[in-house]
Amino acid sequence: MLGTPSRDRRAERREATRDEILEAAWEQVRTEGLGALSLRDLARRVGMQAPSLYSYFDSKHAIYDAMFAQGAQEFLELERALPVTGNELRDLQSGTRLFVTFCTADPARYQLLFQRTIPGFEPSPESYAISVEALQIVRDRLNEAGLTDPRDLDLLTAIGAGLSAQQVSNDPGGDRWTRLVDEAIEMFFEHVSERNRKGTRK
Amino acid sequence: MLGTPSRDRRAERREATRDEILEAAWEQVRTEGLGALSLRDLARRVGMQAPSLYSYFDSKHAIYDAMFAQGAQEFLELERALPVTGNELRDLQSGTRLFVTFCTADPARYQLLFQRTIPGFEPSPESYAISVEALQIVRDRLNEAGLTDPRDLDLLTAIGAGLSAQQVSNDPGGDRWTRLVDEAIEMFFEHVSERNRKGTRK
DNA sequence: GTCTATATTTGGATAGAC
DNA sequence: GTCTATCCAAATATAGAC
Repeated sequence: MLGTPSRDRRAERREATRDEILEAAWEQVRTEGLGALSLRDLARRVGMQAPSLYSYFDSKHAIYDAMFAQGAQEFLELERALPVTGNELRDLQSGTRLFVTFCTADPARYQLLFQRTIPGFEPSPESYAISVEALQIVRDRLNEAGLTDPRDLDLLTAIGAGLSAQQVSNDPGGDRWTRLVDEAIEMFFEHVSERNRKGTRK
Repeated sequence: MLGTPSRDRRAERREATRDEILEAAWEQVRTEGLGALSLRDLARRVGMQAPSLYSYFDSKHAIYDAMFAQGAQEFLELERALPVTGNELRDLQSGTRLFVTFCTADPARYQLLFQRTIPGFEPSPESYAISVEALQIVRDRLNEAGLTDPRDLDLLTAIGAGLSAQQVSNDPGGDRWTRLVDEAIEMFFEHVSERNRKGTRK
């Protein structure tokens, strides 16, 4: 009898083409805007006719979903690779810098992952789980710094989200808000430290 | 000779119809999403055929622009009406609460005014000027509190934007982030106060 | 797996009668 | 100012040949 091949060359090629399509989709949304993804243009970019895309994705939303998963995966891996020094303030700063840099480096990706802007689209549970896992890393890091109140995490993410949002919307390509990361996190850190020292919370 | 009427009833009616169209447009974007505004549907909502809208607006973008102006005007008037107590911290808190409440009360409006999400649309200079004027009020208020560094304004707006963004994206209709406004502003206020007391800035 | 052809819907916008 | 009729372009998606 014939054995099962250890590599499925067909599946590999299929996966490669999927990636190629997704890469072209990223190019398109970066230049035209996230909401301006069109299957015609996308197909042309990869040298196909539009219907051929349906061999790889069930729908346009499925493409958005795969992009969401890719973006979340990128962020998750960046989070995992972030070196930790043990200096709690410095680590919070570098973590937030990572987040803000990630957001501002690709506004379309930021929009897809962190804003709800495409009518009718929401990520599949599997794709969403990746971003949840990335947030869990931040939560763990915060816990290790002694900040276990869920509200601290919410405040921290709000700071990161706000700096990113302002940077992307009002000074794209600049550093008017990104340069405030270290100060903002110092502000946050001293605030929660002081509160924990007093042992009270309003 | 006939005198010029003191009221132009035709112009008044026209303005009323314009407002009616805009109100229907707001309804549509609130339910379908900001990017899902369609002239056909919009016309049907006001009992017209689509081409008739062109008697009132030159294009779809012109409708978005008028909506932008309306939203900015609403916010400007809310800012102007905000009572000021003289207690700097309390005033900053109520101002930020105003902003976050405004944003979360109508996510589509928030998206139109404060995010860049519609491909190809940007507000006209006249419409944009209204939002600039609103920001100027915040700047003045900050200056009166002794915070004259432009970076302080940027940090403050980032906090407001971040709380709003997180609230809208991750807990729509809830208060998981809006309830953090007072604490966040206290954090901000103590941070800048402390810095000014020391008289240094990194 | 990719194509052509096409269905179907929808979009914004214009022309011209009334 | 509003309508009908229409244009033109684009959209997603499907059917079926090769």
